[in-house]
Amino acid sequence: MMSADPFMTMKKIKKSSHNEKNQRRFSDEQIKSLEMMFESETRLEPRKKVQLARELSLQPRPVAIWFQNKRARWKSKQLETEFNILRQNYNDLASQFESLKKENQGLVSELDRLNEAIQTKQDEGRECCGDQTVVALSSTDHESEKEENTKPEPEEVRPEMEVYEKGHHDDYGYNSHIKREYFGGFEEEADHLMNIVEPADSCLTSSVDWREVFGPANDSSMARILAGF
Amino acid sequence: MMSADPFMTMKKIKKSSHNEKNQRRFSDEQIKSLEMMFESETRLEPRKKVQLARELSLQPRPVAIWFQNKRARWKSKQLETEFNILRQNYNDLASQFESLKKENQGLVSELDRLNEAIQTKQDEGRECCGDQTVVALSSTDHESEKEENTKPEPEEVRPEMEVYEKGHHDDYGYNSHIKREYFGGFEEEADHLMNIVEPADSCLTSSVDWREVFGPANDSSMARILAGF
DNA sequence: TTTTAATATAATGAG
DNA sequence: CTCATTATATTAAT
Repeated sequence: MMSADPFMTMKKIKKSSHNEKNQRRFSDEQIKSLEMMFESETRLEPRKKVQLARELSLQPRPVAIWFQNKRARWKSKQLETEFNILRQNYNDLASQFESLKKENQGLVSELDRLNEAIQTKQDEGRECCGDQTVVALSSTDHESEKEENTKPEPEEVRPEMEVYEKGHHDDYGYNSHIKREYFGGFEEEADHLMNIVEPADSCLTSSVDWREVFGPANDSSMARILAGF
Repeated sequence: MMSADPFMTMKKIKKSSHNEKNQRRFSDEQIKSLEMMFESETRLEPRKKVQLARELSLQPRPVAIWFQNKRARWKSKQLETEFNILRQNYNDLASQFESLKKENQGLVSELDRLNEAIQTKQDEGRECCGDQTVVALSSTDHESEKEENTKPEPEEVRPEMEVYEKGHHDDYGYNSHIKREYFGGFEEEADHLMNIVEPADSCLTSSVDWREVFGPANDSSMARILAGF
């Protein structure tokens, strides 16, 4: 990743004092030991700190600083990881939501069909058998029999004939929400995401237009995350 | 945020060379101007860079570096923002998913009821009107009449009597997924999230146990994010 | 009062 | 330029 002594090989050595006092980069072996130690313990006891420093021919101070910075770095990485996991979960859920919605539509169709058929049968039944009620699906039928299935939804179970017509489903805003999914799209999805928080105005109070930084088709981490990579 | 000259007020001034050569902190006014400029343009043209540097009595180089670092900082902040937005979207979607699932159950109940009623009517009908088919809900009826509603789901629309029974719904794994939602919970949610990526083993290859760093109930940014703050 | 963790920031070098 | 890294300074907490 980096050479052990890159300073002397550079052409412009502005301040040699840096090389004498400040070792700007740790050697590969030093990094390796530090990483190993970090894996076992993200925070060093003063005990092990001085010991590790001696082993690596470093002052305890740079070792401590390295651990501090390492923790900060690791935290940022975790955030990215969490984001990706969450995005994956969102996509999975959105996919299942779509399936469920389609299944729901199928159920509605089936219900319409049955209601229609029953209506027809009722008409036929009058011709055949007089005014005998063909099927008992009035509202009283619901409340008396199977209330335990749908008790928390008073507006969901409306036992009249037209309860589950198609127009009913968007009352919850399903369709509008499913549009903002994070399916492995690219810049468009990021757009949707940001438009939620920035309602199309150019308020830049510490909230600068992100497109200027992440410009489309660059490899910034944020763009990669949103794009699904 | 910081005083313009904090160095001389400190008791321990180890290296006065810092104060002479290295101006370790920009003054408040310099920061203010830089922030203002950053809000209008996240990247400086070389033209404006030298101009701004002259106004602030700085070399162009530190100004350029400040913008670079500022962009990096802003990007990290954006990641946090994106994460929160995504988490909110996930919760919204999960909530709607729950509603839709309940609605689905209501539809299933309704269908069961209708089917039952129709079955009863069929039996009654035989006594009343002989072997005349009461309602036409055979599979042939579906394909011939209303196929446009449910064409992409061959397994969804199964016109037999037992298609939409309760056992059918978990075939898609809805219930298992809805458990991992990010409703404004606390450490528990973070646990769920992490358990997806770390399948309970203690593999630490650059993936140290995050709890050692973020520990439960501390205020690290990741913990805050996951907790919904 | 001293030390340290966390954080923000300045600066450097590699790609 | 971006990105990762080293280092310093400040603040809060012990």
